Amino acid sequence: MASLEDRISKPQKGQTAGDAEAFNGTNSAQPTSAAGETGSWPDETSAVDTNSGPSTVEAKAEEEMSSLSRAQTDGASSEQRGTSGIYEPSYEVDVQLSDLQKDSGNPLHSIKSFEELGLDEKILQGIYQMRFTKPSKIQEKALPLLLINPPQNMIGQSQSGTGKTAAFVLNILARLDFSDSMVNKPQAMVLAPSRELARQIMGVCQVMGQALDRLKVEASIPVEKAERGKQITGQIVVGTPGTTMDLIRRRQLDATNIKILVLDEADNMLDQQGLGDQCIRVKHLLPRNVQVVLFSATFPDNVVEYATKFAPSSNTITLRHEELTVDGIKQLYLDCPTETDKYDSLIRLYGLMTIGSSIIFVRTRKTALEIERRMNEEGHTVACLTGEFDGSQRDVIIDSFRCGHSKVLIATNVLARGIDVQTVSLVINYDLPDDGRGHADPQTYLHRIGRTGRFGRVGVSISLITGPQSYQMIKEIADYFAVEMTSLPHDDWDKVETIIKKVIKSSRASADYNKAGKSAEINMG
DNA sequence: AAAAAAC
Repeated sequence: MASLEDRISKPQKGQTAGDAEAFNGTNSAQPTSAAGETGSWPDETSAVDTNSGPSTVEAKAEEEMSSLSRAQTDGASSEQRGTSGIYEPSYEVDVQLSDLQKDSGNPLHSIKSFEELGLDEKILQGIYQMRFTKPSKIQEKALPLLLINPPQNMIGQSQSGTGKTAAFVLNILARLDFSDSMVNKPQAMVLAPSRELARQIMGVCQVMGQALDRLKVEASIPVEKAERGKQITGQIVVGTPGTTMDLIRRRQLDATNIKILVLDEADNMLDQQGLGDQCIRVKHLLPRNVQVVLFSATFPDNVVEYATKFAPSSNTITLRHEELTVDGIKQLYLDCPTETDKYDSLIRLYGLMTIGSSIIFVRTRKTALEIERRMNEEGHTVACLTGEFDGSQRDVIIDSFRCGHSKVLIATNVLARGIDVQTVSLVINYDLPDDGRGHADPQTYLHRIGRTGRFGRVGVSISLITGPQSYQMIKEIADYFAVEMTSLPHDDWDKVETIIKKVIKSSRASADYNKAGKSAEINMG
């Protein structure tokens, strides 16, 4: 925890405005590889071999590459870089007002600057501290609706890395009461699906609220026995549902003054077996008129109705699912003949590339441990994070990964959502996320690959598949998001190198005009 | 299957 406080107190320069979801100040830029920047990649024209009788795999790859390039070009013309520094594709959000809001006669307006919101000067300072200059699209639409009085519920959807966290944190900060009688009372509650995400959100609250000298942000996540029993007095409580519920029941957390409840990754919170029940129970322990705010990048059809019940009469901001994928993340897959070839391919991929940081997602804790052991035995330094470790271990592992001390992390879905480590330039799906019934889980896939390519940085995701079922799954995902997937051959590593190189090169165009531009970190080893 | 639980 000491290192957590330490980092929060020393935000560093050079953050993009989009760092809203960042655990700020943790991610010092890694040294940019000279090789990468000076074009160590072989020249595109010579690298792409088109006249040596391409195999069907090659032909397919070529075909996919060219459509990928087209998409890239088309995208570039419509993309815009606002002064916010957030790299946002042009997309349309659909804003649906509650009847409540429509009846109020307030015209829907979207703000063009944070200054228009009439926020306290100290909160504006927090915004500047985050290096925001201009609101992102979700912030521009959501903030005026969040800040309306009397408060109204909201269901908000936006792509990963577009500043959802900052939006709900601003609303919280704007509504806190620091008067003597209220200063020690919890007033806002944020719930997240993992310990790691809760800690990250805490960090954002601290950075954005650092000019508010009476602000206290507290965690409600499992702590060691010796630490238990303490009364919660922070105005903002950020935690996971189980512990939060316990704290309320034990009267260590006085919920009677809570006026805002935020569920981050709300679809996951409400959908998941067990989690959903906990969230409902927590909500029932809060005052009736609490402002309920649900945010996520995904709201699959089956949870929309549920979400609407949880946050009745909400103003909603939604996206079509074709608009959910981030152009900056290049999506590749590698078809392996057998399950055991997946491991060999993984090692080959790491032999091929040196990377900033990367996350390898697997299906089970057991696989995570196995791959960690094997890779470490073979001299690759990797770490592993799953829910089976205790809290303090998990804190050490994630903090080490955040600061770049460890660069390769093997994880289960515990880290699929929300985690923002900006140096992550590669995500590997060692196993594709599934729905437990043999089908793909497109939402989890999207959240996983969203751990890279944040804020316009270069990001690559590679999914390892084997057999017809996983081929079907990758197809389901591609169809769901209407996105191109580039196939990599399993038996021609020169070709793999060529394709990855070309993909990164096409990404670099967008990276070049990203102000931060520090993440073109994928180079051939 | 994983996650979330100081029960």
